[in-house]
Amino acid sequence: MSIPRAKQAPQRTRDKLSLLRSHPLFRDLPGPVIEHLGSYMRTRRVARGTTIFTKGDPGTGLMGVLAGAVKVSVASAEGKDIVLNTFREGDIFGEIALLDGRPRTADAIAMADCELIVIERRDFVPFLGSHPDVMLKFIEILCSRLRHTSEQVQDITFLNLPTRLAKTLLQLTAGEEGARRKAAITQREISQMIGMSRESTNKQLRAWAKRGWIRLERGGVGVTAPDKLAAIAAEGFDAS
Amino acid sequence: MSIPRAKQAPQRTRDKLSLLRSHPLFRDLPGPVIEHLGSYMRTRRVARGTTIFTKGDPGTGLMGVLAGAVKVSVASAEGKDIVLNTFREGDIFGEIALLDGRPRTADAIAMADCELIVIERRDFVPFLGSHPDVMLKFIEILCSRLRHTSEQVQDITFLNLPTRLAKTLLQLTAGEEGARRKAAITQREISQMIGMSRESTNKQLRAWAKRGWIRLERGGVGVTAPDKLAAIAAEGFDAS
DNA sequence: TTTCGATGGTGAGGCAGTTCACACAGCCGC
DNA sequence: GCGGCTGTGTGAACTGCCTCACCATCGAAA
Repeated sequence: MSIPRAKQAPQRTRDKLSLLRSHPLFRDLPGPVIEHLGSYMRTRRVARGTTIFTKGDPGTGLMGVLAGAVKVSVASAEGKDIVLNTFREGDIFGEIALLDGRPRTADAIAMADCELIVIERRDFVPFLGSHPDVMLKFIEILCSRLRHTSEQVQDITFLNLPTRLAKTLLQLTAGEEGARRKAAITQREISQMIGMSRESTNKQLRAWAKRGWIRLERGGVGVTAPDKLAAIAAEGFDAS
Repeated sequence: MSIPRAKQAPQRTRDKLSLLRSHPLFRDLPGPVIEHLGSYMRTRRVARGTTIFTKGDPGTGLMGVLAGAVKVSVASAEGKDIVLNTFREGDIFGEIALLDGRPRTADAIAMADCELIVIERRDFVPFLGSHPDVMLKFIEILCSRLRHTSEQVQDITFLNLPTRLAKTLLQLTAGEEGARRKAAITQREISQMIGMSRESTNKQLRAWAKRGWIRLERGGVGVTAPDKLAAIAAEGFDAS
């Protein structure tokens, strides 16, 4: 009854060029330009748990997720971790170091077996210089990242554990309906996303599982009563 | 013995065009372009405590600080506030809503009497479209904002009150030396910058004042032993 | 098959920081 | 010079969450 996890390489549901053509960053570009860009890209397969880049690395390039999921996190001196962002199929990450050329400020780790695309900074920056329209798209991405991170600051300072947890579970399972509403993620990773201890997170999850609002499996959570969780996320407390 | 606070309008230490000419965003532009931009700018004087814009407002434009200081903060449902960023003379703020055209996500409030410049979005966006070099500068600004906000997330989740407070005091008074190392700010505002209660913040400040590391005045703090605070900020605990 | 690391589950105890309830000082407007 | 507001100071009580110390189970590797 555990969430299945691909052992072999993930299915390549889309190829390099199709990611480019469908991504908002590039989809308005003329075909030849996309093919030119594609010639600069490499693909990279990584297994779950692999570190893709590390805090302090020179930011060598832009990454895209063809398949799988990636978390960007930082570790404290005492070994605690906090997840700053997560990315899934079709997303792009690592833009910050790409754009400003400074070292990476966080680690990127594969949450599942992944297939990634990589464009090197030395290839991409000249391209960017001659494509102001793509610069504008990057500006939009950066703005949305900033709004997301600010919201994280607010959540951490204003909301308590149940509220943050409910919100995160809903986000993780958004897009799915009914019984299919589940996420493949460990409880430790959930706790790092909400910035709480694993133990506290587990206790809250169990409490909800007992009420039948969620289902717990090894390596996964299924949301069965999204309305209940939404109420907690909105009210700011557990009105049970 | 309190920190002086200008009652009359602040001295205009620099004018509109000099801000443009000295700001990294614009200083590489040719003179005529700067003057053209200047013709679109308005100036606005606001008294300490004035709300410059509010969360939810349509983001009408870009703001610059000619004199004074501005905080950008958000309030929770329960009336708590958290400061996301502060800006002083020579800084630019409000870029996010300017660039993506979406509503403001936070409030901006004058921490002192201020003189601001304002460029309307409708004037600025067309300018931006024809100046890719300025777009690149904005990208750099956005990246540094993102690095700053991520650091705030880390500070809130990893550091305790004394550490965050020491760090913030040093930042607030950076650039000054010796007896001049002081900041005009209320303790409530400090507590909102570090995301702790006013009372807890006050108690820690008093403890340091008793040891002679800082001086407390009405509406201000002076740092007399920056090395001690730096040690706490680095070690993560109060090794006294 | 055995072993071992990763994941999940659980309770007792502790503590950092909050909340609340004040008191008191300066400063401002009138 | 008189209220009232803002800023500061302080202790007592409370509490949400963490830490620690376990144990159980699963899956994969040896």
